[in-house]
Amino acid sequence: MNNIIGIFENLYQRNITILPKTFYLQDTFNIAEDLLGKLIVHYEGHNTTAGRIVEVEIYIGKCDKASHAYRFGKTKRTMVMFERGGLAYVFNVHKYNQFCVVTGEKDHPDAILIRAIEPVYGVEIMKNRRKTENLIKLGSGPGILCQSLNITKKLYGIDLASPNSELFICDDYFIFKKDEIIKTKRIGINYAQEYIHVPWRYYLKNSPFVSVL
DNA sequence: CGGACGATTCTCT
DNA sequence: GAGAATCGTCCGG
Repeated sequence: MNNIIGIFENLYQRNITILPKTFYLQDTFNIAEDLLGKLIVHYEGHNTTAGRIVEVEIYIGKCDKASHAYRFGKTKRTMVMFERGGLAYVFNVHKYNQFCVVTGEKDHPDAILIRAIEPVYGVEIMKNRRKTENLIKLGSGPGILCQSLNITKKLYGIDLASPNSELFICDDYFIFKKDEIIKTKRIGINYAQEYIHVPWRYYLKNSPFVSVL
């Protein structure tokens, strides 16, 4: 194997399957459930890091008053959400980066925010980046996980389904039961009126790595 | 070009 | 659990 996926598979010593482009064109709520337990990999040679997704939030472009696509329309920042699913939306809030997976067909600007990961690979590198030994503090928050995985705006628009992308999402056959998915209201969107209380935050029950309990 | 503010985090209490 | 830090975006002049 000569591509980045193959190189990572050797490093990781476990079989993986990259999520294909078609995965990101399904219904956004289904994608959100299926992203839980999957692995985000940032390939950077000796600084490669990876984490398991344990918490996500859904943002529906057409109607959702919390969604950047709904609030601002197509701007330089939000543009990528209007492309086809499978691309990375990296943006800034306060001084921190956050990372979303774009879903749906072109001009269907849904996105799924990755809110928490469990550190899985390159943990020492993550500790150095975050300047802490505490594993919980390597993944429990959308800005925090971007620091750990070194996700910056250089990765804006990158194709998460390409076997040669330095940022991709894959399946490593992590097993959990559907009834371990908890659905609650989203965090930090108190301006979103009737969408404040919709249960569009999904996380894995009993995971110590989620951002807020 | 300036003002307002946020898909947050950290550091106290 | 409250308050400050702090800066990129967006929008109105």
